[in-house]
This record gives sequence, structure tokens and C-alpha cells, in this order.
Amino acid sequence: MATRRLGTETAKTRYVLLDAAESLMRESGYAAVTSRRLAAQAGCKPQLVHYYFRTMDDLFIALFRRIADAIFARQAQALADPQPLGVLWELMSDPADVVLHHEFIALANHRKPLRAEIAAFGQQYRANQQEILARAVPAGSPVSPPALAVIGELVARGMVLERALGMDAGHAEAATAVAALLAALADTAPPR
Amino acid sequence: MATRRLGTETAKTRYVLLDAAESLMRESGYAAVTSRRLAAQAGCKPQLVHYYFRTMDDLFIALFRRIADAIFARQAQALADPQPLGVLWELMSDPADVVLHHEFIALANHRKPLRAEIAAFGQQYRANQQEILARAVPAGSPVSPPALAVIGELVARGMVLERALGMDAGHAEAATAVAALLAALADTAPPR
DNA sequence: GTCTATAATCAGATAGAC
DNA sequence: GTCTATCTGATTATAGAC
Repeated sequence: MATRRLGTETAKTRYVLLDAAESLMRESGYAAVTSRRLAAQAGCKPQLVHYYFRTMDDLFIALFRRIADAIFARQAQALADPQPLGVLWELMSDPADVVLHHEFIALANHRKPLRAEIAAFGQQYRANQQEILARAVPAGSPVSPPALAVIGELVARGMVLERALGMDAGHAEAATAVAALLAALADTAPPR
Repeated sequence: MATRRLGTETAKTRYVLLDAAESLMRESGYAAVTSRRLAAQAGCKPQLVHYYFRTMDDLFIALFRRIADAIFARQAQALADPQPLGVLWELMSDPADVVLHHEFIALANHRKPLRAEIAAFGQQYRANQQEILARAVPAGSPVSPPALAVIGELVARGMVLERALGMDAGHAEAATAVAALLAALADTAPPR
């Protein structure tokens, strides 16, 4: 019913459940995030999941928002940093974030309520990236800031995912080539 | 039991089930591929899925191999084509393939039997790409063939996935920049 | 405000019937 | 060789107890 009661957003157990969901999703994929496994990981009963989150979709949305907020905060840091490109590259190459985002996109593919949320995040994230790059890239750069954002992000994230599968042929050379494009990034170490 | 009987690999129903699985996976994600939904889509009973494929993992592996074989065949075509880079770019940008591969990677994240299969495919696929590029790229190219393979592939695939979410900021410029890297690709239209 | 008992449904898999 | 009846367990979700 619409009158069903739910736990408060500040409850400690709610945080623990979100932590468990994040961990499960990262390590075993979104399909492993079930009320039972979640409860087992968090040390509570499966029904509690539905007390704090009416549906599983609600839980995924809450988790996504928590992660998105953290990423936006790191982007804001990059904007304030004297070496914004290095911070940006680290953010794009963070394996934990990359794997989670990959899972959320797969999730969005068959959970309609999540699609809008994830798409909106992606657009804001990219817009922030492009703003950071527009300020940091020298005017005479051969590639425009918007293009740099797309290429840097996609290559960085893609290499993280490939590496997780044991693929790394051409990675070092690709990273060098992208770093060359990101001229100001030249003095920053390329990702491992 | 180990003695349990299975349907033959040439049975028509087996193909219909694989087709249904491919379609379901593309449109609704791997988690939607259950014996029940599969049967509904294929017009048969759920138990038949387990007659033709002992486990769901077996089904996913059979489907992956069928798709992988088709992709290797297209790579062979690219190698024989007078304009190999255009064929290669089309192959990398095929939305159907990109979405499916994305799903399989997510699946590999929590289905151990699939990991080895998908990783091996990825490595062979990349090696083929690099061979095609090594033959097609002029000797004086500023970026090495291995790096070109990584960058081209990751940018092409990434843009397909972003577009599916309604993101396209910077895509046109990124495609132009990658096309510039792929010097011989200059006369081929960039992807939409 | 916090949690539990319970319902209804769906999933994967197998032994056995045609 | 092809398919079905059926079992066991997991999953989401709700109404109601503390």
C-alpha cells in the first residue's frame, strides 16, 4: 500500500545496507545484489532491506545517488586543483568507480526507473569534465576540450575494464598517445 | 546426474533458443535471460531450455561462441578488404555488438565459467585488430598500430554506449580527432 | 521507530514419460 | 530423440508484531 512505513534516511542500518550493496555489486555484479545476500553481508534479516528501501530499484537509485554525489565532489576538487588534469585522469581511471559504473549501465538496460537517473548523471559528469578541460587546456591545443573529455574518459575507463579481464596489449602505448593529446598532462604519470 | 541426456547441437529448437536469448539479452540485459522468459520468447516450455543446455551458463557460453565466431569472420573480411580501416571502424561501432559485448562483460564479472571464455576472445580480437592496423597504417604514422587499436576501439564502443543513454556531447569532435589519428580512415565517414 | 512472520511468485535443475 | 511433470530453493514484497 501507499501508506506502508519506511525507515528513516539517517538510520545507521540504512548506511550499512548501502555499503553492503556497493561491495556486493563491485565484487559480484548487480545480479548478486538480492535482499538475501545483502542481508547476509550486512548482518541483518532480508526483510529489513524492504523496510529501508521499498523496492530493490529504490535501493539501487539510492546507492547510485550516493556514488554520484561523491564523484561530483571529486570533480569539484579537480576544478580547484592547480593540476586539474592529473586529478581528472585519476578520477576517470579509478577501478572501483569504473567497475561500478559499468554495472549500473548494465542495470539501466533492464530497469527503466534507473535509466533516467544514470543518463542525467552521465550528462552532468561530462559537462563538468569539459568545463575543467576548457580551463586547463592551452588555447592552441590541436584537439578541442570536448573531444579530449570524450577520448580521455573512454580510453581510461575502457583500459580499466580490459585490464580486469587480463587484457593489456597496446595499453601502455595508448596511454602515452592520450597523454600526448592532453598536453598539460605530460608531466603526470600515465595510469598503470 | 552426469548421464543426463541433452538435445543435439543441430536441433532447430536449439537455434531458436539461442536467437531468443540474444534478443532478450540485447533488449533487456543478461538478467532477463531466464529459462521462463526465454521459453516464452521462443514459444516453448521452460524445461526445454535445460534440455538443450544443461545449465544457464552453458547457454551463455554457447551464445557467446556463436557471436564471437561471427565477429572473427567479419575481422577476416576486414583483413581482405581494400579499405580495411573502414570495415574495422564499422565493426567496432556496431551498436548490436557493442551492447551485447557490454552485457557479456558484466556477466563475466560474476560468472566464473564465462570469464576465461570472454577474456580469451578479447585477446584474440585485439590481436587481430592490431594485425589489420599494422598492415593498413602507413609506416610514418605518429601513433603505433597497437595504440590505434586500443584508442579506436574504446572510443568507438564507448560512444555507442553513451549514445544509447542519450549522451553525445563532444562525440562528433572526438570522432573527428580519432579519424585524424587513423590517417587512412580520413576518407571514411565518421560514425553518426 | 524498528524489525519479523508470512505470502506469492519465480528461478534453476532433474528424473522420467512419450 | 524430444519433451513434460515436478522438486527444491531463492526472491520480492507486504501486513502486522514488538
